[in-house]
Amino acid sequence: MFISKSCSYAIRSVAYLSGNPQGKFVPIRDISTDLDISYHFLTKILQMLTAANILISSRGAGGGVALAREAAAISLYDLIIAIDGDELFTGCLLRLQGCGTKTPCPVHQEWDLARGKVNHFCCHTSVTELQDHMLILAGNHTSEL
Amino acid sequence: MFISKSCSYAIRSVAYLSGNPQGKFVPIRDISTDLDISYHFLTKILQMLTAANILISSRGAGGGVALAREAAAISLYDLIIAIDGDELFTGCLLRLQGCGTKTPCPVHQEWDLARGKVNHFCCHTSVTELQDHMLILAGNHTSEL
DNA sequence: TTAATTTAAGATAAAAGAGTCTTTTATTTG
DNA sequence: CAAATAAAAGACTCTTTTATCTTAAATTAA
Repeated sequence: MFISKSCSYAIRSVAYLSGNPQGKFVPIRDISTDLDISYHFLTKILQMLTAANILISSRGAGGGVALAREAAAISLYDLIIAIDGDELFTGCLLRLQGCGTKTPCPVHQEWDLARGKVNHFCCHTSVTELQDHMLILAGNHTSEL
Repeated sequence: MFISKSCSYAIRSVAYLSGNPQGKFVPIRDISTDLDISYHFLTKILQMLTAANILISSRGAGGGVALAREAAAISLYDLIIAIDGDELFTGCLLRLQGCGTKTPCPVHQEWDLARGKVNHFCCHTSVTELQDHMLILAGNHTSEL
């Protein structure tokens, strides 16, 4: 799998939030209910996004989470980095521990080239492209790939 | 992580085998010792490669595993499919269960384009490119990316 | 045929990821 | 201030992946 399940939840949540007026706090409970994601688990994931300054949060009545900036300025790359870290974009394809810039693995250079395409895609795909309505529905269906 | 740890072990093992005369059986014990991978765990992984007709195996004295065909005819793609399955090459980027050809997710089409580069790379990188000596060493070093 | 070798297969355990539950802290409203 | 609301934080459980250990089956050699 390319991204973790947690990361998938984060992406869907942010897409969901982009359907609301910017700056308006939405309770995590609402998101978890509508997207059918465990509330407490989602809370932890969204905390990571808050720590990464992708969301802002507010406690107490009328509180919740909201996008820290406009949806168009939040990329898939930002979300993946915040939840899964940068291994996907910088790590060795073959998971060789000794592989690095000093002692690259046999496919290090060429892999970087191929991965560049993925990298570019993730950087240039913003939350705006992730139509929230579709993402909400998609989570409840069974696979039919 | 792009590939699983098991898959990494499989790739390193096949690269190791490519350094031996083709058709010569090498005991899994030797591979596990030289690559510093748990013997019993590696046995199971290599069984998957045998089941996928990438390796052939022989029990008893003088037995072991060997490449089922020349190294140049075994691609990274073959190995990843055999161990991790095809999710990496066909699954939804966002891990949306409803995403498929019928009801694609918002980024389905474009992701397929970006992934195509990775796909091409994996298909056109054979075990020959994975210099075994380097792979052996790489497993014992600590990360310095 | 007996012993040694080596893959195959099964059970079990440890680690990591995913998910649940409870308590605490902060904020708003009445 | 008191009560309700909602994020933050911690402990705990379940599942999957990774790893270990034991036994069985097959092959070779003496």
